[in-house]
Amino acid sequence: MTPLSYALLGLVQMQPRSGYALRKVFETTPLGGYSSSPGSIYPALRSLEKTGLLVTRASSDGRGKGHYHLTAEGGRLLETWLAAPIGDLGEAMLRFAFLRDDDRNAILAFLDDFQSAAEKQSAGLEAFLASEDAKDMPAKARIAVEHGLRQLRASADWACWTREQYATD
Amino acid sequence: MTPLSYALLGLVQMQPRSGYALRKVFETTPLGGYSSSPGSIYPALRSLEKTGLLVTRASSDGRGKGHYHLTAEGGRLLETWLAAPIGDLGEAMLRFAFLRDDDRNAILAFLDDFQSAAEKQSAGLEAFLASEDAKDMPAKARIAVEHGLRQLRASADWACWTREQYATD
DNA sequence: CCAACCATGTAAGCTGTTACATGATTGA
DNA sequence: TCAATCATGTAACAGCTTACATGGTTGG
Repeated sequence: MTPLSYALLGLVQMQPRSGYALRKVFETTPLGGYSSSPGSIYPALRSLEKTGLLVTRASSDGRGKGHYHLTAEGGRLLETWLAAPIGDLGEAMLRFAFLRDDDRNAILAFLDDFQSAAEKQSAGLEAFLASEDAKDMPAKARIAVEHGLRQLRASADWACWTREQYATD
Repeated sequence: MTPLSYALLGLVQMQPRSGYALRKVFETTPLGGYSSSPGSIYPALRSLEKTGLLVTRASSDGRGKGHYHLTAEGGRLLETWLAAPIGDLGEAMLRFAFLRDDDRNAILAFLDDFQSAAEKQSAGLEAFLASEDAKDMPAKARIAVEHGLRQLRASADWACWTREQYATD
């Protein structure tokens, strides 16, 4: 289960689609960072089908292979993934995009988790910059780490800002 | 030539080291994002040696295989890479860390390039958010894109801030 | 003497990239 | 009819991850 696989499951859950339609999503949205070209998407779809997480059903217009639908098992796997604790922030953002809109609690919990993960990582970088290891690094290397810090702070800020949007009931 | 290969060339140029010492750098600094474990580093070093970009010379203490040194060709390749136009921002940050400290012009040029690349990508995301494609995306997907925007703005801000540091003569 | 660390590797397996191949259908 | 787009794939290759394997040295 790669991030690409989860992205495919999430997209199919939102709306059953053909392989081609899924490819189009990757080509026309920032989700494109997770893939490119048929060489990764089609094999991934086949493997999801083989493992019983997706099925194809003939589409109304009868064109091509049909539309992919989530199986019960695929749905469960997706739920599990969506509810998992946050590790990598990039993967977490992908999950956020697929979180159910109606489940306010899950969204708020995610945002809290995300913010604290970002802050913890920030603290890690700050600790590193203050450590011995960082002392004998060239100046630019430290400034590069500063860039990482700013990215993490931007992530934390985003979570805070987004939480406010959702908290207003 | 993967990012990892360039990271290795850059580290060796800063200071000749053994394979083990290089691994340690990845383990103890944020550079760790480019690798992990011997399974990627040692094969990469061998391939750099085989292609004549690195050589091993016996180290003073005579332990292990010796220290890796940059060859003339390796040095040229590294220079070329450092001077290349900016594409991926992550790769660019890696390059920044290895830019020569004495070459102020190169640093300022890099920062200008970096900032405009980040701004161009921001503009791309903003255009996407304003496009038709974005209209029928779920709210959370758009908010996830907003996160990407904030990251890019943080990158542009970093470049601007850093440039000021270097501009003061 | 035993644990920890120095130091270097190999092998299986999975993913992704690139590039090519194929054929149907639609619109100008 | 011809180009574009729909629609689906395959094959070669490179790279990374995980896990295992091997020995030497140092400190408590």
